[in-house]
Formats: sequence, structure tokens, C-alpha cells
Amino acid sequence: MSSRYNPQDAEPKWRDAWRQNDLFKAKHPSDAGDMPKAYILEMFPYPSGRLHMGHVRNYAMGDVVSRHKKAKGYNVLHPMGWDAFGMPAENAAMEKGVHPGEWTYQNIAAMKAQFEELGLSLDWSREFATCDVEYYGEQQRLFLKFLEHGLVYRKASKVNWDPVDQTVLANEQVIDGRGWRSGAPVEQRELTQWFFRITDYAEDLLEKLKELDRWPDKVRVMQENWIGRSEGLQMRFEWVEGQALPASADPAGLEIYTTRPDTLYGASFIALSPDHPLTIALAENDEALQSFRETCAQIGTSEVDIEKAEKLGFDTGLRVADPVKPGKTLPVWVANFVLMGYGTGAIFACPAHDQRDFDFARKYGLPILPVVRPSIPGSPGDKSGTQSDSDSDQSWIESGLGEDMSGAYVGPGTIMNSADWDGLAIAEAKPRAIAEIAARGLGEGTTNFRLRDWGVSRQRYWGTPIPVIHCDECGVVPVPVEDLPVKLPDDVSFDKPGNPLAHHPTWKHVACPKCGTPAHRETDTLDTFNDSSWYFARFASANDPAERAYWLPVDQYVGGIEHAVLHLLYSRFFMRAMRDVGEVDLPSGEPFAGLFTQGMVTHETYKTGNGRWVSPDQIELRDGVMVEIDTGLPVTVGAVEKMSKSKRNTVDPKAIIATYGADAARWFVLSDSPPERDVEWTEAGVEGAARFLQRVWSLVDAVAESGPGADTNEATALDVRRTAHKSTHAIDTAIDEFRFNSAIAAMHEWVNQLKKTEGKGADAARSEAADMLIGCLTPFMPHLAEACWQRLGHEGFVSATAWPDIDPAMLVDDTVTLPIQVNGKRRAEISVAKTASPDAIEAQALAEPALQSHIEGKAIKKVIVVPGRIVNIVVA
RNA sequence: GCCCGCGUGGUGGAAUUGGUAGACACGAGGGACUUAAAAUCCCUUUCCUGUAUAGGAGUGCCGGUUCAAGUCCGGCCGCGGGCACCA
Repeated sequence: MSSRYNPQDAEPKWRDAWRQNDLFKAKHPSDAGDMPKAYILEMFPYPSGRLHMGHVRNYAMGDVVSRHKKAKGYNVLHPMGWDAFGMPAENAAMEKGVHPGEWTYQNIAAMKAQFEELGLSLDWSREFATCDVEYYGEQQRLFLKFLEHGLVYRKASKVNWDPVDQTVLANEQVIDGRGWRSGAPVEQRELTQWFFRITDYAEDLLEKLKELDRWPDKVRVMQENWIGRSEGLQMRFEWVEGQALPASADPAGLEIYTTRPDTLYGASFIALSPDHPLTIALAENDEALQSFRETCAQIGTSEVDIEKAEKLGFDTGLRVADPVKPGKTLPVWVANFVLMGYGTGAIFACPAHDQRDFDFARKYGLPILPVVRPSIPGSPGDKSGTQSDSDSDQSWIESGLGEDMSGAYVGPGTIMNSADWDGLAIAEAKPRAIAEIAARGLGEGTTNFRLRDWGVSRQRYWGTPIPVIHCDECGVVPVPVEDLPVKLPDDVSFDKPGNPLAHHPTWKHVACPKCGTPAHRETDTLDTFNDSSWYFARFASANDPAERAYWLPVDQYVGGIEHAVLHLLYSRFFMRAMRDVGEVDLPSGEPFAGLFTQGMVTHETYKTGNGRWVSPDQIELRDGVMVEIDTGLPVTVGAVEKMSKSKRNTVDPKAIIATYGADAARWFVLSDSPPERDVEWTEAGVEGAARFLQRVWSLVDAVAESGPGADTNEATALDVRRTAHKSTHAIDTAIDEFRFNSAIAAMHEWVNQLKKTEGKGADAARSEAADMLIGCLTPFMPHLAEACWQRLGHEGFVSATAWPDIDPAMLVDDTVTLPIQVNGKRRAEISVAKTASPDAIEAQALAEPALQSHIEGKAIKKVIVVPGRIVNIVVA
């Protein structure tokens, strides 16, 4: 008996058995009967070639959910594939001379083997890689459909250029002014690029966020901010007559956008973006302005200290009429802080109530005219609640002169110095201003979004070729659908910087599909975020197109928070676009009904005295001092950080699985920390998990040994049964709510109880409980669970067995223990029948001997009885 | 600067949404078994009152609401994340 469980022997055996029985294949809708469907998906991995702990945690979570749903009777789809296009393959080609495709497929094979070792309940029948020609060919077909429906267009624009990867980046892919992958400072370049009209959907993408109630608020807020809706006024400032305007300028006036029409009376000047068409036109005949534009462009690319970037301006000498002060005119400046990409690229400046305008006005000696009086504290509209600390420097209210202001006032208040608008609250003045300007035909209320169209052209080889042909005669010609896929050529070289497709001697030379004259292919490929924007729809229909509508949307998506904006926003756009071109039947356009973003796996870091990082398996304790094993040098323990190669604090899952088994690794990454938070990997932690594994095994062994038998101790048996049902219920809901750490704690407690009741006359109850325990354990430690299931004498797989039945009668106790408080302090506890009336409870509580010293001789003012919870006696 | 989120033992964290704070685990200490070790098992482990059947304090800080606050409200402090010249 009491053998030890050996994961190294048992785990591969069970995985083989699952595979042979095709246990995790999703049922075709026509075979599913009335089973509800559950599409569980983890963000598919990039095939780097090796698994890391972050993967283990991500896929373990998805697997728990997936196995749980299966046990609960759902028809589960839990597929896996590979996000296989991208730069690392090209880097490998450049460094090692391997073809990106070969490198990628080798990595996939290696990684798939490691994935299989985790014992995940995956339906591999739908596997694909995004670099499979079948996949990217389909993606090309989608592109052409988008093009046909006007969802794709080409335009020349300033783009973010990554000088290391030598390619364009979307705005979403620029983080802190650096390329999201290369980390290199991004430069601005003018290129002709393909764009997706994601802004067409801005309103809907924002609006529908509200309905994604199974998404983390955090992600919704991030997307909301990213889309960045603002309401304001777009209006025209008319030119002062008799000025020499460039030919291209609109004689009617200058269009600006503002969200503060209420401050129109505080207008001091107009500011144009350096990239505004009017600025460019003026610069053609003005060298000083041209050099000013160049200065701005340089600062624009340095990015890093943009915060400190000084306000720079250039007076064009032009003037416009002040729309609310007849006879008054305003100067037109070019200002480096005005962005061409937002609104109209021109603003009216109200220095008194905008900090940027204020800084600019101070620097160039422009007027500052306050038009908002701060709210009186405590009055309606005042949100500060306390004495405003700006009181001290508000002498400008009395003086009416902005020169006294120490900074722009942007808080709540009432309008002043604004003729008829005086006395209005800001919120009242805005619509009033818009209405008045509109009535005069000078503008109208508009909504603006921060979101820009998605630039998808990339100057890379290892991606989906954009299926169009450029013809001198016909212009841009889509590749005819029957000529798809446009395959990537295999014979490419990476010895030159830039795009290998553009360098290829023959690939791009084709005849124009329309006129037959020599033409050339587009050599740009699609941003790889395209690949991941619809792969989940492909999984759904991998075996039968008709399944797509059945499986979508994904019921539960699991992945990293780093995709909060990029991947998740693009996917939401893609589903809407695919819906609108008839490629997917998904009315809401929402691909992911539920989303969970998991935390990272972290580890302590170690450094030698000279600052060299040391890996965890290279250190040991010698005489109480941490040293590097090879050199004996002392090592200091640093911060706990995300596992990364550069910090050398990674732990290889392969080694962990070889030592402790997949179950222990899975168990540990899910225990202790809540799944959305980071978990610190520790050796002691895995050892604890491995210990628990053995504990379960020895428990099951003992239960199997003594057999079901009979219960001789009624009370203990009832206890055992109650715990079993309560625990099963607790674990059930904890899994549904992504509280895996709580589920694990419940299993620990349960096992502890079953251990303690060995030989206590509850064999029958313990035997039932053990069956239930193994059922609950299965999603977490599937291999061990199978072994235990077999040891307990069951046929078949526990992985294919229904979730244990919960008897509601077992969830409530006959008697409950109630704490008794006196004036809110706990003084005693009593045991009462579940059904006891509040009066009976009160009587029993007041009679409790342990309480007497606290209530004796005191007047009882009130007794609060909350049945099943607490009794509180209030005494004088 | 703006927008989110979070502050609980030595550590990771529980606490049924206002009702016994510290479940569970890690670590630490003590003990049993053993020739010994490993493994396993048992006990202790928020702080203070030298002892505790007992009492007091306690969930970042200050105040409030309530019979009752880790949980709700107001104000501070600290940490983490996102956005960042978006008019």
C-alpha cells in the first residue's frame, strides 16, 4: 500500500489515454443536442520555441475553466494554434541564416511538445498557424472584401517609423515614444500606407464597451480613454479683409475645433499646427517659417522629453476677426503644441483657461483674458468640497486681468466678462455658445475622437502580403480572388536592410490583371495584429464553415493585460468589419463575451557585486551567505520582477515539469495569488504543491484500502458529507468567478478534514467524499485525478465525468454558532438551531453565562439579532 | 498633469458584498517517529498585558455614518498601472 505517486510515470500515460480516446474534441453543433456551448480560449502563443511560466499560468487558467465547463455539461470548444508571423523569425533569419518559415515551424513542433506535457484539454483538430498559406490566403480575401466595401484606403501620411525593425508602427504600437517590440525611439516619416477605417466604428466601439459586463473595468476604461471621445464646436474664424492669403487657403475663413466654446470671449489668438496645410503653404514663401517647421519636427521625433518640450511659436502676421467682439481681430500663430491629427489642426487659444495656451501667451506676450469665475466653495457646481487653495492668487478676479494669474484656471465656475453669457455655468454656456455660432452659420457642434485609423502596412517579409497590384495605367488593382492566395516567395535573402520582398528579383513583377501591361505587386505585408484579429473565428469554423455562427462569440477569453488596447480593440473592429461584409454572423460585433486578464509570473532577482545578473539555479546558501555556485561570489537578492531573460530570473517550465510534474506546476501557479495579480514563483511553493499531490494520493490510497464500508459514527459521517457538499459548491462558484486561489484553499481544507477523519467510523461518507474531491480536483490536477479515480475503483476517465452532484440540503447546518457582541465587541458565542426565531435567539443570548459580567447592572437599550449571523446587545 | 486600481501578520493572501479579521498556503519555532537523515505526523505562530480560564489594541493615516466598518462617505499619505501638448 501507501505507495508514492510518481508523476513522471503517470502523467504521460494518462495523456496518451486521453489522446487515444479523443476526449477533448468539441462536438459538432448537430451532435450537441441541447447542450449549451462554451468557447474557451486563451490568447494563442507566438511560437518562440520554448514555453515560459507565463504560458503555464495562462493556459492552466483556461484549462481549469474549460475542464470545469465540460464537467458541467457544456459542449466545449478549447482550441490552440500559433500566432506565427512576425519579426523574431526574420531576426533569426538574419542572425542564423535559417528561413523564417523553417525556423517558425520547428519552433511550433518544439513548443507543441511542451504544451502537450501540460495536460491541457485542447481540441487539436483545429490547430493552424497564421503563417499557413491557407490562413493568410483567407486573410487576403478578407482584405479584398474590406477594400471592396470601403473599409480600407490608401493615403500618404506621417507615420511612426521604427528605425531598428525598419518598418511602420501603428499609434497603438508606440509606447513612450518607442517601438513596442524593438524599444527603439520612433521617428516620423512620410509614406503612403494602407489604413483600416477603424474610426468609422469609434462611436460603436465606445458605446458597446458598456455592455461588456464580463470584461475587467480596467480594460474598458483603457479602451474608453484610447478612443477618447470629446464633444465640442467646430467653427470658422473669418479672415480680416485685404490680407494676402496663399492660393490654397479657404477664403471663407479658418476652421478650428474646441471643447471650450464657453471661453470664446477669452480668445486671445489662433494657433495652427506646424503641419497644417496653411502653415505648409505659407512656409513655401517664408524661409523663417520653413525653418521653424523643421525645428518643431526635430522636437517631435526626440519624443523622450516631450513633457518638458518648450512652447514654440511663430507669428504668421495674418489676422482673423473675433467672432464675438465686433471690430476686434486675433493674430494667427503657428504653435508646436498643436497636433495636426486631432480636430482640424487649428485652435483658438484661451490662455486664462488652458495651461498650454497660458504658457504660450506668457512666453510671447499675448493677452490673457479670464472669463470663468471659480465657484464659491459649497455653491452648486463646486466639486472641491474644501476651501479652494487657489483663493490666495485669485486677485485676477478683482482686477479682471489675466496678468495676475499664476496659471490657467480649468476648474468649475461661472462665466464672466462674456456679455450675455455672464453668470452661466460652464455646462450651460457650452450649448449656448454652440447654438449662437451655429445660428450665424459659422460652425456646428461636433464630436471628435482621439482614435485614428489603423495603419496596417509593414515593410516586412514574414507577414501576409497585401493582395494588390500597382499598375501605371490602372492604378491600384486588387488581385482577383481566383488568383489568391498571393504566396510569399521562399527564396528570399536577408542580407540587406529593409524589406526582402521589395529586394526579391522577380516576385513583384506581374502583369496587371486589368490591362495586362507590366505592373508590380504591393511589397508591404499586413501588420501581424491582423492575424490575431480573427483567428478565433477561424478556430470556430476550422472544420466546417457553418460552425462559425454557433461558436462565436468566445465565451471566455484569457490573456495578458498588455493586450488591453491593441489586440482587443483590433479584434472588436475586425468582427464589426467582417460582420458588415457578410463574413460572420455576429450582430453585436463583439468577439469576446467574457474576458479575464491574468497577472504575470515574477521571481526574485539576483546580482553579483559588479552588477551581473545571476540565474536562480546558479545560487546557493553557504554559511548563511548567498553565493554564485560557479564563482563563489556573494550575491545580493534584488526586487521581485517579471521573469525575463535580461534579468536572468526565469525558471524553465520544462525543468519544473521534469522534477515535479505538470500537475504540481499547474497547481502552484494557480494557488496563493488571485489570478489577476502577479504571482511570485518560489521553489518552496512548487515543493508545497508537490507535497499536496502526495497528500491527496495517500488519502485516496487510504480510502481505497478501507473501502466504502459503513458509517459507525453518525456525527462524523454527517460532518464529512457536509464538508464534501459545501466544498464542492464553494469550488464550483470559485471557478466560475476566477477565484482559483480560493478554490485551492477550499481543497486544502477539505483534504485536511478527510485526513483527520481516517479510522473515525465514517468510511462510507469518506468514500463518497473522496469521489467528489477527485471530481473537483480534476480541472487543476488532471493527471493525478485520473490516477486517483482509477485507484478508487472507477471505470473510465474522470476527465469525462460530470461535476459532482451537490445536495442543497447538505449545504446548511442544523445548528449555527452565533457570536454575541456587547456594544459591538465580541464577548461570547452561542449555538442555536438553524430554525430558531429571533426572540428565542435573543433569550438564549441574554442568558449566556459568559456574558453576564458584561451586561450585569446595565440597562439594555437594544438587542439586534441577525439570524444566522450575529447578535449585538447595546447597553447604556 | 489627467484617468484607473490597490494599501490586512515575517510572506502570498482569505473574509458569503456592512455582521466572529487573519481562512488556506509559504516561512519560522517546538515536538514525535528514526541509529541518523529524508519523508511523514502533531503543536505554536497579529501585537501588547512577564503567567491567561481573561483583558486591551489592531486591516496605511485623520475624521464621519451605523447597533455593528477591512468593507460605506470625506480628507490626507504611500504604492502600482494606463494615457500623456487630443484644445
